[in-house]
Amino acid sequence: MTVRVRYAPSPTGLQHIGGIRTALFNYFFARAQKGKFILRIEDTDQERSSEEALEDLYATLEWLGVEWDEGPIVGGPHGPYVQSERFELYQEYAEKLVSEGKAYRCYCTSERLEKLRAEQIANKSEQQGYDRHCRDLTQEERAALEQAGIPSVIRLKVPLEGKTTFNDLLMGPITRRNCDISPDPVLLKSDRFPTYHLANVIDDHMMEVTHIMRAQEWIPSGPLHILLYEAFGWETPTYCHLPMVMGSDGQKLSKRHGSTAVKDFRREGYLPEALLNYVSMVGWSYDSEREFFTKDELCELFSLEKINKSPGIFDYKKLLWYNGHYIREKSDAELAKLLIPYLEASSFIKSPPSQEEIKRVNEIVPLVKERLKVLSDVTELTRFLFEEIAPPQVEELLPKKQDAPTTLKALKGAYGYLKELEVEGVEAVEAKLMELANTLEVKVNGVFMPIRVAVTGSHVSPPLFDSIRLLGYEKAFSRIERAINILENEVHNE
RNA sequence: GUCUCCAUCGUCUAGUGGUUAGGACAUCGGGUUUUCAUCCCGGCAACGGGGGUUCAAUUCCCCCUGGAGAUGCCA
Repeated sequence: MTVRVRYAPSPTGLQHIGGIRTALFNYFFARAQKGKFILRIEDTDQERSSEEALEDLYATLEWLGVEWDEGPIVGGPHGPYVQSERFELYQEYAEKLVSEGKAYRCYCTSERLEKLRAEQIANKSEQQGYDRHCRDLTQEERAALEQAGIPSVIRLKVPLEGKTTFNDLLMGPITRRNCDISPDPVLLKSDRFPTYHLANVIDDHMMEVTHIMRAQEWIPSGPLHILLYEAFGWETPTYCHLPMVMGSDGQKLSKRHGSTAVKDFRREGYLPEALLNYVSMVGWSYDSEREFFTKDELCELFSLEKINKSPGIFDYKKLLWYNGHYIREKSDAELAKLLIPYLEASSFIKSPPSQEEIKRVNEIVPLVKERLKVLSDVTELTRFLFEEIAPPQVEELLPKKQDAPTTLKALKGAYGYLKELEVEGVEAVEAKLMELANTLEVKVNGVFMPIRVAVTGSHVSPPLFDSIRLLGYEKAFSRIERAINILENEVHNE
């Protein structure tokens, strides 16, 4: 039997870390087993589903390089793969359960249910949830309510006694007494759309899904779904509940922990390789040695046995580390292409950039490559090359434990040598600056730092000679002259 | 409240009935370097508690504790 798995998101928000982790595990499992990966859109919540969310889903999967074998856009033998387009099917199956006495119509208003719930919470009642008010209405009562045109929902008649068990691939057997299962959950809402429980079971069966891999938050409704399969007389699929992804405080990962939308990570300049690799390591590991995996490698090596049981905390710092690694792995040409949009957004270069600008970006790449954690870091790292910098403060120009007169001497002396840079070459000038430091009896840094601050406006920058070259000698020299003036003023005023 | 699940360094994890409990991130220290970063070397750091089973438990069982999730006409 070939493996068939699915990712079935509801398009009610941007794709987030937890969602794509589930998508990825399903996808890797399908590929590793030479099975099929199905995408299904669960848009049964008419209120919250949005076109924007759907577009975000497609964009995210494409960015990650996750392609589906069956689903919207590509089609397949069990379509449609969008639940709102399968509307009639759910009516049919829900009615079937009603006519067989396995489900019933409930006429309770949401006001009544809300009041009921509020009371249960206030009384700390042992019985939480629906009170099965409509479960045993007589024929006459039902007829009267129908006559009066009272809207209804369809609820599952959960057995009052006995217990239900399903076998989870990871957890082992999970059992719940039927009286503990959600009391008669709604299957068909008053707008006639199915709830998750109904649609999910029908579709997984119709689409011949063999393994249901979803987050552990679904464990409690596992037995309920089994009841549904049994009510329909269908064979149950294999379940595998994936460990959840948590925030740093151990709670379910959410916006308050930081970015969770894939879109946000993408905008900040995370690479799909890095996000995919890191996310896959939360809840799964290959062995104790290996931490880097490409998508193709995971498609080959992924296995259910190595999934962890316990929830994992999403570590933003480790993701950053992965991202830096993958940035450094890029060729200069590839990285330049990735960086250009960020430089455009900062108005450092035109959009689209000129040939000259592209050439310059290519020269900049090797200087910033090993300094980038995310692509957007390029802005602050290279700002001094594209924009005028504020005149440095005296304190900024002074290296640690070095006074203004000495620093002025160093900078002036250095400037004399730097002037010859184009003719003499980097090595010769470098040697002379070292010698200068020696003569002035200061550390090498005592000569280099003032130049760096003068040229880049910061103590932190790409390598100095490269920075000067890329900035252009004229501009660099005028910035040094300005710094010399600042120091001279300082020295004379004392 | 009730139900279900989980439990190795701060974090992600490897692992075994007998190990100096291994790796990675983070952190700290050192080296390379004109700064930062990269890179290299090293340090700190874990089997939640209590009972069993056993010659021996981090490992198997039970209880407790702690954490999480579910308890919707959301998924």
